Amino acid sequence: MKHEIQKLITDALLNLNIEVSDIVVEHPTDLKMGDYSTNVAMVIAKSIGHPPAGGPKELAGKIVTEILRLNTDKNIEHVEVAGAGFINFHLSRNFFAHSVEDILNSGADVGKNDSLSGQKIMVEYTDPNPFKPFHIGHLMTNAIGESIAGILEHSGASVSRANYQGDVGPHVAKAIYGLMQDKKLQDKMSSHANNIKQAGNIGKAYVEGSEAYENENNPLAKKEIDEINTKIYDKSDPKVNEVYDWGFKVTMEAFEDLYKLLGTKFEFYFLESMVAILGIEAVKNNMGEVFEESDGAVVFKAEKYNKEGQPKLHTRVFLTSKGLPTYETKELGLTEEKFARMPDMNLSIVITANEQMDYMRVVAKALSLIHPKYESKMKHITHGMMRLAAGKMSSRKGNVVTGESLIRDTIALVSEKLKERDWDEEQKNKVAEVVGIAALKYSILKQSTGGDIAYDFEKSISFEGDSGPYLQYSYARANSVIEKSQRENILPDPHAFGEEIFEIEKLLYKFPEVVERASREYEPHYIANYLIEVARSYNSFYGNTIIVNKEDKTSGYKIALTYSFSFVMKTGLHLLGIQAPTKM
RNA sequence: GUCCUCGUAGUUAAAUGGAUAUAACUACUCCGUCCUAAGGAGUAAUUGUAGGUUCGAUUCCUGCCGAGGACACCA
Repeated sequence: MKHEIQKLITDALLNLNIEVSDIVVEHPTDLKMGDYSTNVAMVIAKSIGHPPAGGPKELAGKIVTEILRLNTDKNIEHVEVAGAGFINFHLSRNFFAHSVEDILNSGADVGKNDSLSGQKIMVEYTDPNPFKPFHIGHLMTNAIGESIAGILEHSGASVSRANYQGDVGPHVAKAIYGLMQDKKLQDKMSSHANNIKQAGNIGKAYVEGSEAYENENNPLAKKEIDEINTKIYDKSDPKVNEVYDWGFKVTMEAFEDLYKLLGTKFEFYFLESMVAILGIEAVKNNMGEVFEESDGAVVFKAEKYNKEGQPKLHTRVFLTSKGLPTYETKELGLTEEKFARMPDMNLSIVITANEQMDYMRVVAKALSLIHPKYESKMKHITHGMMRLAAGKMSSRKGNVVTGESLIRDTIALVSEKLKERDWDEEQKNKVAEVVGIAALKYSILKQSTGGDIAYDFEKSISFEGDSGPYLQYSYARANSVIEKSQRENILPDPHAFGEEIFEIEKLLYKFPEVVERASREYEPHYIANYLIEVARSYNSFYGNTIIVNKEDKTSGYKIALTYSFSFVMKTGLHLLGIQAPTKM
């Protein structure tokens, strides 16, 4: 439709002997102003000079007259001049009925676009480290990554989900040191307690190990941890190997349990130990060209490549004076490995917290010097930190709030709300999980990815207004309307419309554009904001209309609208990585 | 100190350079209801600061103030 309007404007301008290269057609801010709008009159009024052409408003009037003369499109009902010189287009009853019919026909495919068809994209996200807790940051990265992956798929891309994890290094040594202080370790290792609980203990051991390492009164601990660290690399100590193998398995399996709950399935798992060697090779092969020695270490002096108007780069160490690879070098190796695994990849996306922005820029610069063809194929997306508003959560258990505990506590609160339902336990548990995850994910995805998120535990589970459960609730409600229509035997009918055009219709047809924009900008919050608007509109429609009503000739159309809404909501929620239960 | 990311109602957030800056939470008023009240209909309140570019700036540019982050052998 946008295209047709653009053409109509171009033709009208041509008849008036005005040439404009780029005509902007957009949706007005307010639905009352119409469905499409253009600012051409304001743009060209300046370039052709005010007198004798008159002001933008006068010019807009002339253009509208010409448009009306040319228009044969039945979808355009009304065209008018408004405000400072905007030209607003109102679409017809017919157009909206058609769009409802289209949505009914597309079902779960609603909102798809082909802007990325044929593209192979790898998205790396979550990245929790074995032996360390799954913290809130991982939860954020996971929610954002999963959503972006889904949105890109809905735009036609073939997406691979990847996870990158630090399986070696000082953090592992600290955890193993902490574990080895535990006299009951042997029993724990042979027990079959659930992974998440075991992983929790390993996380605590890591914290203890870190504290011991920092503790100046305990110099022995530091020495011992450093020794364990080398033993992890050379696998010389059977005891360390045993604890390592056990801890690695337990924490990785616990992560899998969480991914299952969160709805993520990774195709690629990259481990630091695997990619480190590749990174070291890349550094050694580019000595003199890209890297140089400095104070015994190997560094990349990125400031040499600073350009006016671009973010400033700085020097970073790639190999320590002991010859060990730093994180930068591993990142280098990781990217090489990704392209080796998928040689025809068009884009490699990495999602991390924004504290890694500056150094990722340096690494990206080094990479694009080594492989110029990678330069346009790497994309780093960053997100802010999650700040917990109230301290209530942490006091509950007397320890740090991890991503895992946040998930569990949220689900527990949803369970409270579901207590009164006369469902069986299994159904209650399933719905509590899905709703709890929705509350968390939505509060992460409703805002643009750049900034920090203030997570208010109490608010997120109040489920009112701007929340994930509100969206799910609207869906469940529509579902129950559909069930009633089936009981009463009224079929959805996109042709049985009356005169009134409902607000919900003016929103539903925009879904594909929203998906396309979210995909282009890698911003899930456009979907979240759109869904809230649609849900609010449907709830208002629901509140003010009796949808299933045998007395009403247009009931079939209202039911068709309900189906359309439910398709859009279900698919939209899916793009946020949120499931839509039919009852709640 | 240098650089990066930010700064919008009391709070949390929206707004491809456009129209009267939009929602939610909170507070207050109303709707016991039918298809799920985890709902609906209302009322009140906002662009850190000083300039600049523009027909038009929350958006772009510069200075200042404020928050967080990164800056050499951690990840």
